[in-house]
Formats: sequence, C-alpha cells, structure tokens
Amino acid sequence: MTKYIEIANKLEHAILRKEYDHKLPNEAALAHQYQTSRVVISRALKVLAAKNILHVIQGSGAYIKKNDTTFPNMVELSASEHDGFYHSMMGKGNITSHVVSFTIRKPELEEIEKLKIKPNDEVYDIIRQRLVNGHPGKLEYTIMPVKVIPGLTLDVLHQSVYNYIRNTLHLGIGKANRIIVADKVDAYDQDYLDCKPDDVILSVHQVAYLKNGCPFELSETRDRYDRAGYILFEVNNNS
Amino acid sequence: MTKYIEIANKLEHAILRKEYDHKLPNEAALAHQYQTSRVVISRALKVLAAKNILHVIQGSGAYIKKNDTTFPNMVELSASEHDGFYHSMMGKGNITSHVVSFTIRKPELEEIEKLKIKPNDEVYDIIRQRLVNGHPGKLEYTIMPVKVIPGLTLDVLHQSVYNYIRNTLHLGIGKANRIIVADKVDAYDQDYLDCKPDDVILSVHQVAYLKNGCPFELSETRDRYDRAGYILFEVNNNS
DNA sequence: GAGTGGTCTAGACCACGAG
DNA sequence: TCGTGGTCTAGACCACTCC
Repeated sequence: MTKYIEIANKLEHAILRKEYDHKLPNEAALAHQYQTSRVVISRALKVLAAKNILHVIQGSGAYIKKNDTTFPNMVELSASEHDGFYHSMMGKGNITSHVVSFTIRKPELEEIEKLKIKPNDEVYDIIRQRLVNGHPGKLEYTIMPVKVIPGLTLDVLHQSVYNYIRNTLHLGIGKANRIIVADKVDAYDQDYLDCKPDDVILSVHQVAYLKNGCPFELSETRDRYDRAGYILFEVNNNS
Repeated sequence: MTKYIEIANKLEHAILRKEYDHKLPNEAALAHQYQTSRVVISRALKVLAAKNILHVIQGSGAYIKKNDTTFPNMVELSASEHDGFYHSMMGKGNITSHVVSFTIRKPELEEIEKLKIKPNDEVYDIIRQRLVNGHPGKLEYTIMPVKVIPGLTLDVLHQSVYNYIRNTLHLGIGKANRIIVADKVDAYDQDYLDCKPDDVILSVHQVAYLKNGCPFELSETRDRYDRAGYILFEVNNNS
C-alpha cells in the first residue's frame, strides 16, 4: 500500500467518524501530523476529491462535501470502483447472488482479442443475478480466462470474485475501461430484473486488467433504468 | 498553462504526427529533452494515459495505443471532456446547431440549489438540437445563470458556449460532475432525434464548474441509444 | 498581506518488466 | 541483473482566497 492511499483511507475514516467539522487542517499541518511531505498529502486529498468526499479550493482549503440527492431512488455506480456490485450496494440491504449459469468453454473471437488469449485457452462463462433483500438488482454477464483466474467455484461466485482475486490468488487489480450504453430489454432482463417489455436498460461493458496489465475480465452489467445511474465526479479538464 | 499540460499537448501532437513508432523514449530522456524534471514528464504521461492515447507500464515503458473498435457506429462521449458535443463529433462531419428555444426566466428550486444562485437571479433556458451533416445528433437542455455567463446570444449558441466562456469572457473552466442514465423516449426525442416510440435514450446530466468553483451550467444531453456510448478510460483503483 | 493549495526541482529509493 | 516507471522528500516559488 502506498503512503498517499494509506493516508487517504485514514482521512476518509476520520471524516466518517466526524473528527473534522467541515474543513480539514491545511496541508502543511497534515504533512507534519502524518510525518510526510506536503506533496503526499496533496495526492491523498486529490484521491478523496475524486471520490466526491472533499472539495479542495486553492487558496482556501479542503472542505468536506455534503451528500447530493439528485436521483434519490437510484444506486450510484461510481466511476472509481471496479466491482460495482459490492461497492454500490454495500449497506443497502442483504445482498445475495443467484448463479443463473456457470460453464467453461472455448473463447469467441471478441473474447480472444479483448482478453489477449489464444483460441485454445478456456474461459469461464458466468451469468449472475444480483439480489438485494431478495429483490432483483442487477444482471451480470462475465467472461474470464481460466488460466488467469484459476480455481473459480460456485462458492466464490456467490460472493465477490474480486475479493477472491485479491485475497486468495493475491493478485493486484489494476485499471479498467468501460463503455456505458442504453439498451432495450430482452427476455432475460424481463425474467431476472423484473422488467416490463417497454422498460429500458443501463448497460455497462467493462474490460478489467490486473496491475501487471493482463486483462482478466470481460463483463456486461445490466440495470433497470429506474434503479441505477452511473456517476462521474470531478473529471479533470486537461486541455 | 502549466508545464505538464503543455508537455502533454506537445507529446500528443508529436504522436499524431507519427514521430514515434509505438513506444516513447523513457521519462529521463523526455525530461532532458523538455528541460524539466522527471516528475513533470510522469504527470504529462498520466494525462495522455487518461485520454487513452498511451498505455504506461511500470518497468517497461509508455506505449502508443491502437484504436479500439468495440462499438463501431457509435460516437464516444469521453469522460475527460466537458463539451461533449464539440469534442466527440469533431471531425465526424459538418456540425450545425438548431436552437429549438432560448429564453430567460427565473430559476426553479433545483436550479437554485445546484447553481448556487438566488430565487431572483435569472437563468438562460436553452434547448438545442445538434446536427451532423444535417442529420439529427443530440438534444441538449442547458440552464446557465445570466450573472455568471453574461451576454449570451443566438450566435454563440450556434457555436460553442464553452469557447465563448474561454475566449470571450476569459473564464477558466474547471471540473464537472455527471450522472449517466437510460431513459424512455419522449415527444421531443421523437421529433428532434428521429426516434421511434420504442427506442431508448442515453441521458447525461451534468453540473459544470468554473475553475474558481462557481457552478455555471446545469445540462442534460440526450442521445439515441444506437448512436452514442459513454466511455471511461483508465479509472484508477484507489482502494 | 497573510494563508493556502498548485506546481516544479533534484535527487533518492522502491517495484516491476524483461532478458 | 538492469532498465523503467512509481513514489517520496525537502525546499521553493507561484496563484488564488480572504481579510
């Protein structure tokens, strides 16, 4: 764990414990408190700004944000988390997963390309329905190469594959590219998301990579349009 | 303009001019070439990685990315640009704007809150249809406070409001928060996006801020689901 | 003008990649 | 093992906010 991430986590917990009123001490003071340099504090604050926890204003200070309630009945899929399901639904109720299907097969052309594998390598083909308090939440289609993520079982699929990768395989999860689109409902959506035929779907296609750059997951997550929105915070203006 | 953004732009242009084959020189060499420190080069490369132009691998180097063609008939709305219309459609054809309506009125409650204005301040209420080669592209609903962006005219609306803010008002554009949702088509969509009643819409709600933190725009952009996708690159794993 | 965050430098050590 | 990017330090100057 790097120092700036560590400090970001500590500050986040301190904020949640309400140890600060509405404003953090200045960066020099935090640098002294955490026995580090101001640059590291600055990076840690940037992380919290990207999580929409702080609002950092040059010449003024770092302010703790109040929650925005734009789409009250929606679950936010944050842009800074890979495992959207666990992070967005955490604390919203009792979460369970129903494995609709789980097979091992040869990869299709698109999967060979995106996952950078060979035609003879095998992939898991997983369909899961996610439930919150027993009610339909999301529908997830996941493809993963067997050789990259060995030993996947039904047990793991009922929990978090990401925790399995981190805690059991001890692999570092890196970056991900996502494309968000809208789509019409299909037969599966109607069954597993409790949709009407004229509802619409928010669909997120993701390619996720390990820290070493190896792609390990190709997935599509489908949400009912009235229950999920994708949220982007504090996008930088780099032009 | 900061040094690292300046260098990022120079490197981007050099890449477009194909001055590098597939890999950039190492950071130390670039630091010497641009007469700066390695940290600054590193930040510049991070900017290009966020734009999906480079793939930077620790211990190996910075590689120039090939284009991904996942959704070939779609326009990508990049996460790192505010003025989605101009940046995503640039170079795709002849772009024009049809101003559906342009009025000045008192703000509604949501607008007062989000734009941090007073009930007696006035706002522009703008509806624009965006066309590419004369064909319907997007539908944009925009609310802006008159006191923050004074002097807006029909002429400006036919071009880019963002360029007006930057070049005429000389204001710095800062960050933005966005929420992406799917939605059913309404009567306007059918008219201005050439939709069928059972089509679906990808909708982006945005609050944009000036560099000094003042909110200046509340907008919704509606795209046909078969012609637009929102793309997120290289999201950091900060946990 | 004083306080605060944004950025830059120069040098250092560490973690990862490739041979 | 060696080359490369990731991170950290200590100090500096600048840009912006606020009084």
